[in-house]
Amino acid sequence: MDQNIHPSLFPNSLAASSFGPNMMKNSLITNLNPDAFTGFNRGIDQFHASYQNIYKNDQRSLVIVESDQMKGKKKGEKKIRKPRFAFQTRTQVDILDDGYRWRKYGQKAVKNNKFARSYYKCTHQGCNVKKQVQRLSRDEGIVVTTYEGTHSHPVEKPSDNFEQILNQMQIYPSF
DNA sequence: CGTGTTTGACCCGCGC
DNA sequence: GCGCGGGTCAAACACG
Repeated sequence: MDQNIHPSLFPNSLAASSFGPNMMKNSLITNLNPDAFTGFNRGIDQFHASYQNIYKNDQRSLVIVESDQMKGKKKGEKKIRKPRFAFQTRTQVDILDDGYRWRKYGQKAVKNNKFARSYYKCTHQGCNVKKQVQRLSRDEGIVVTTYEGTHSHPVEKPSDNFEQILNQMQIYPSF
């Protein structure tokens, strides 16, 4: 995975409703694989210039965007894999507060990785947003948080202030 | 008692 | 078909 930074391609509104405001606040927005975006990038040109201004110097984390792939069926019906976004964050804590409440529903060992991956679902009734949290084996300082789906409801926790989030994070001078 | 986690079993798609 | 890897279920468990 090469880490070219493409700060321009990101469906801002979708991201905000997926991640929650806190995650948006603390992330450099990049796209590791722009080509994987096809079939998805319809509204991407809506990207906020303001976000670039805010985050272009932020070295704390970045975002991977996965392609949305058609996935198999359930009894003849087709169900589509929603696009997924991943935050890659340098931090020592595994659970980053993104303002939503999550219930852990699984944990799996990841091959070539000594750390397990955890699976979470949004606990809000009827909301099907999921996320995975995984620490890189290659670089233990990095936690990857992958979001899938869009919240159908407002944030349940009032968003933390910036200081509070900074306190949770171990900031490294160089990235 | 309500809420969230742990953990092995299970499912499913895919490559061989 | 079989095994593997990723993803999910759910019963048991932990804890306020």
